[in-house]
Amino acid sequence: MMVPSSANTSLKIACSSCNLREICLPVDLSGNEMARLDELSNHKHRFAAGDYLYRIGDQFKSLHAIRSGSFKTRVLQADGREQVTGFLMAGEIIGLDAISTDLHTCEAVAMENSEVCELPFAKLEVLSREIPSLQRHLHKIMSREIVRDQGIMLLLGSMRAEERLAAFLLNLSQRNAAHGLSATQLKLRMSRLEIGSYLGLKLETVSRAFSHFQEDGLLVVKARAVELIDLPRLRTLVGKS
Amino acid sequence: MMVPSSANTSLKIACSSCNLREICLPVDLSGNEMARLDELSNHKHRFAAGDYLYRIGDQFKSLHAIRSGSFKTRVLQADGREQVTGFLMAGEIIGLDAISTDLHTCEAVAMENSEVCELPFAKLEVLSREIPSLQRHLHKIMSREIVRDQGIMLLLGSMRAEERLAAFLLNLSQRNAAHGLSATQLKLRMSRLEIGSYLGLKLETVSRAFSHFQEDGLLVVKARAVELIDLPRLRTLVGKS
DNA sequence: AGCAGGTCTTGATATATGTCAAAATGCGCG
DNA sequence: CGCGCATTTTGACATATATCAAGACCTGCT
Repeated sequence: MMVPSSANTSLKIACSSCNLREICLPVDLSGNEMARLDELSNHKHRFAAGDYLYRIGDQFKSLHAIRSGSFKTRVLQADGREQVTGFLMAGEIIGLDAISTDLHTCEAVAMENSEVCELPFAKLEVLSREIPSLQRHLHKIMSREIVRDQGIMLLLGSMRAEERLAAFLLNLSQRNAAHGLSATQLKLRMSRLEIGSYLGLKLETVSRAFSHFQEDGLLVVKARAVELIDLPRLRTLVGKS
Repeated sequence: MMVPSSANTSLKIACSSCNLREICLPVDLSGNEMARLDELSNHKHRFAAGDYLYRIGDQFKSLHAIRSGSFKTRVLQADGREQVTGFLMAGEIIGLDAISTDLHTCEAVAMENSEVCELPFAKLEVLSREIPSLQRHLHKIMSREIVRDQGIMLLLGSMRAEERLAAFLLNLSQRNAAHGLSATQLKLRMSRLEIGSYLGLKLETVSRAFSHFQEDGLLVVKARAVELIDLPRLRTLVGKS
């Protein structure tokens, strides 16, 4: 794994006292089990915007829980084309793809200054054998990722450009709200190019869709600051009508 | 779960004597552990073409291993649009999406007469706590599904029609070969409409791509019988150039 | 074997999105 | 604070794929 020098500051930090506990690993544990969980993740790493958390082909050793900031993941084709496969934020677990072959199959790049907790996977497996609720939770995290991916396939395979953007914005809104942030005031961490890659569109198409939404009074957009004005109509747009 | 009457024939069957063992659950087990695994999957169910293995919203209790035949999985949008998310064949595990919420988020339909082994998930979790290599394998199966989904996102998000079809055919070819079948003689189980849904294309586009490939000497197609003539050139088409 | 219904192919045309280009805007850095 | 570069917006045009439509082809059933 590529860990830039700025990331060498590693701090001991306890899951039991983490304010993301309810989002990240919300398992119901006894005091003793919680103490064992604290042994699991003993290191926190820092990343600056543009730093790689891991690259394609890197050896897999640990999952990572995002403590602050955000990352994008992407896969590459031999001819250089890339596809952004996800935008991850605080409380989310990153690196599940690599369990399959012990090698990372996508790469993860910080989109801003970010911190992650390292979760050594071998330890996590031992612990989840001993703590059924942790085992259950690990399974749910992986399954949730599969469900998320299915949703993106639906989006890429059968939605039109504006439907895709609406779905994307509603998803961001919902995740923002889940963190106690505004459901309507969004600060985009990613460029039009990156949004386009994620949604299978060109950046110009993304930009035009934003402009069109604004003309229609669905939102107000100023570069990366977006205010969602009409959530219900955005929802009908994505076919949940 | 919806189990049609024809499926009520359930047979006791042992993993230890199953000829798909190397594909399905290739874990390295002691004799004692193998005996325990045999307790896991005690029932086999039959399905005819068009039967549902499960529907969206069904309660989740078991994963299923496909013993023979094939299934398609699909997700639906409220307005009726559908997206085929996968074509599964013998040895593959189906139902991983439902672990997340204990409800199925996609539906699975048999594409021909098929048999599945039921794997009660609660038992699987107990067993995988006791048998580390089984735990590891379960994790790998789930991660592999995530990797597969990433590949489809890449396909849907950044490949053109003919590249998508080439990638699809090469994937079928490879899986056929993994089962000891021909890598070049393919008998498609799915219609052009279903292929189109999977690849984010209309059936006419799929049909035209087939015709074009045939004109170019890449393959010979006659309805659902496809013979791949030029595998290397098909590979260059999907951008592995 | 022959018919019927579904599936597949092919053609003509429409359209959503991509491409190319230029101007406007925002933002980090000195 | 303002310069300069990257990002975003907008326009004109190109094109890949969708749509609509007709005919051909399988395949299963009587």
